[in-house]
Amino acid sequence: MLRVSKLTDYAVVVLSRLEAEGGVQTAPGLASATGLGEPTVAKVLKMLSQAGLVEGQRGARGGYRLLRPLAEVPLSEVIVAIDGPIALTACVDGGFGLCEAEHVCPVRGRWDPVNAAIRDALSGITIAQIAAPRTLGDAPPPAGPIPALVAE
Amino acid sequence: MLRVSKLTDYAVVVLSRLEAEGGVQTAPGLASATGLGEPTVAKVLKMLSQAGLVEGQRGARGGYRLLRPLAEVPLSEVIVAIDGPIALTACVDGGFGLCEAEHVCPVRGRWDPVNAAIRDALSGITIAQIAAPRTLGDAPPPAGPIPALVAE
DNA sequence: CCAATCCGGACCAACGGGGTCCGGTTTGCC
DNA sequence: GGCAAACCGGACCCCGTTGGTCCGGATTGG
Repeated sequence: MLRVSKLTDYAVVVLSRLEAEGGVQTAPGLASATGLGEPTVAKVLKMLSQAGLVEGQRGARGGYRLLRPLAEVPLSEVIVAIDGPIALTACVDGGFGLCEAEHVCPVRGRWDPVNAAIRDALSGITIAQIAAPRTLGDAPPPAGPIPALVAE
Repeated sequence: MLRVSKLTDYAVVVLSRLEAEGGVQTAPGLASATGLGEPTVAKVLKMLSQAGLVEGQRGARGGYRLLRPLAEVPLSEVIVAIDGPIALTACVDGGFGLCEAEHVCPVRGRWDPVNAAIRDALSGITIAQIAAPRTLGDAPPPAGPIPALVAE
């Protein structure tokens, strides 16, 4: 696999929509605009909020707004926000005393350059590059979930 | 997460051991040498065999042997062999008619450059770089499983 | 004061990975 | 010629994580 979680995919969609529309938008509004489930969108927004990518405004007439233009947000940041730190294996970079047999493990610490390479690759791509350049308001009646299905 | 499966990690360990020792080695032998479960090692070897990375020799005195030196095997190949094709999301590159709402999906086909970037990064690293340069025969009595545990 | 909205957490079902096992086939050795 | 060692291919089951939902509480505008 080596795949990111669906939530990350959703996050990109939501962020894209957030920038396309601009201003403050409510979670239910974004949900119906993207065709995703309302609680799911809320969850994604909450995570993005904690990561400092969006800001939530409470109370009536509240909603979420972008804190940075998507062109300044690297993909790696979104992945970290949703999926947690990027580390291909359980043995993360500086982790000691974690692996039960680290003194035996022949690949001890050897995954570090790999992780770094992935991080670099992901840092060089912004959400703006992934999000559709078109305003995506021209799409047919948005109904049904967005990206599902497995490709085996 | 964005992590590779444990099996992939095991594969690297097994391959490393395979090259360190050289020649033909049995699955049980590799299992006890690496400290991994015997059936698990067998499974990994089978997959690597199908991928053309190792060759299995049947019958008594059989075993597995490397088909290429690890310095010529990119990490991406092992990942593909174990985890399947590298595609961060379900919407793979040329896939059409897979996503239920691909005409609505605003990120349609936009993950392609991301996947390509990951593939590039992974193709530039060989197993030899990950596998320990030391012969790893000098390690203390190899007992217990190798790389487990989560890092949250 | 009320309604809309975010916030934080708990909760539950479904999918996939990890690990095991079994029968069959091939091949070297006694 | 038969036996044992080893690979091959598949089926199988258990556990963890992901994904999705829901609820009570806090906050703010009308």
